[in-house]
Amino acid sequence: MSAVDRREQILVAATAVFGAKTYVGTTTDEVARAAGVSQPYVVRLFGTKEKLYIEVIQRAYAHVLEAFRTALPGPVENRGERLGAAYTGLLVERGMLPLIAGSTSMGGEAEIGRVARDGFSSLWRFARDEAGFTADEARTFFAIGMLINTVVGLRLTGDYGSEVTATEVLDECFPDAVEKVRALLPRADEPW
Amino acid sequence: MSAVDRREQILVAATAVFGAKTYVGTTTDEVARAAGVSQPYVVRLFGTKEKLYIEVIQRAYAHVLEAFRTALPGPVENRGERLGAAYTGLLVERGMLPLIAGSTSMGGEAEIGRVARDGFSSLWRFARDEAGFTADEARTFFAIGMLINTVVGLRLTGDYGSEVTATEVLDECFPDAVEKVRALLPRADEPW
DNA sequence: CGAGGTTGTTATCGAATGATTACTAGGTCT
DNA sequence: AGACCTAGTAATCATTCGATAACAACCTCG
Repeated sequence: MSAVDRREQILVAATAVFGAKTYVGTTTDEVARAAGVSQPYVVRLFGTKEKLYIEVIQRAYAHVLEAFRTALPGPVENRGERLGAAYTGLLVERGMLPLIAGSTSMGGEAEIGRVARDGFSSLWRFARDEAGFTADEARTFFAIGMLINTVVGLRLTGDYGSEVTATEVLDECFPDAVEKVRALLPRADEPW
Repeated sequence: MSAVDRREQILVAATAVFGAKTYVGTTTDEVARAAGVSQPYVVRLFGTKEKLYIEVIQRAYAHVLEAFRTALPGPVENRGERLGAAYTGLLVERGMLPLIAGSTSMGGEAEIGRVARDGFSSLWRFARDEAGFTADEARTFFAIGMLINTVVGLRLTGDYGSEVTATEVLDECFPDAVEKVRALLPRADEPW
């Protein structure tokens, strides 16, 4: 397989694993195994685990931006709904949302933090400059997005139906897409 | 010093360090050093690093709940503002907010995930059952809170004034408390 | 005093894990 | 054919780090 294809394949696998187990909780060996390749090879292709993670979150933020740009055209009235649906639509790529959620608590790491801030900033700039949100509208839009990230990060989906809070929160966050979301998210107890 | 005092002292130190460097990024040795004690001693007092972290986040969520309960009495009109101010007021305890932010991406860990979900759930139950929020109001309230967590987790405060997005987001999240927040939050490049 | 409990330390172990090295198989170009 | 590049692996190293063991100082109580 060509190196570029292999890189993409590893990035996809790494998104799933990093998304499920966070940066520190993930070993390069798990990523390698998920990609069907040897551990030294992922290290050689990406240099270090940190560089791999950086590429993974850069790619993730780029995908979010792309999904937003695709969903933007249309009436202004339901602009927010369209972009929101685009965001949850990213759940089809395994690990994408948990990964982004996890990246928002990495501000303390020098390199990774900078990349995560850049990624978030690119989304905010899109909302303000391209989508035409006011600062207040952007705040509300991103606030809901971050609540969704929290729901995903906490794996509240596993308690849906059996625990009152989780059920309420999920119903509030995904008024008509709860089942879709639940199907796509990793459960708390999901083994990797 | 008595063991209970020492425990509390270590919990305070651990809150700061875990908050600044996340769970995986923190070593028990750093916690010990921050508390002015030897590394094996913190391990012996708490059993494992995981148990230490669990106590730290349980304590953190308990403090949030306590702050909310204290701020609750008063007119219903500005209930949200009071609780919001109580939340940002927790910044005086170093690491508190970044710690909570970080805990929301630990749902994938078996034990820790359960504790984090319980903590979040206790806050949501407070909002619904004690503060009398509707589900919609609770969603909005928590959404803003999670955006604040994100801002804190990403360490956007360090870019305030020099980067457009960070400036806008912070102004939106803390309309009249930006300076207070900036003074209390760890910068991205803060060494530990 | 001396036994025992509490608070703490130094030294060290063992496992996990990111990274490196050295090697191999297969294709390609001259 | 044979030199060379690309894709890949097995084996291994070196470090980090959580945990453990063994020991020391101090207090207290009979």
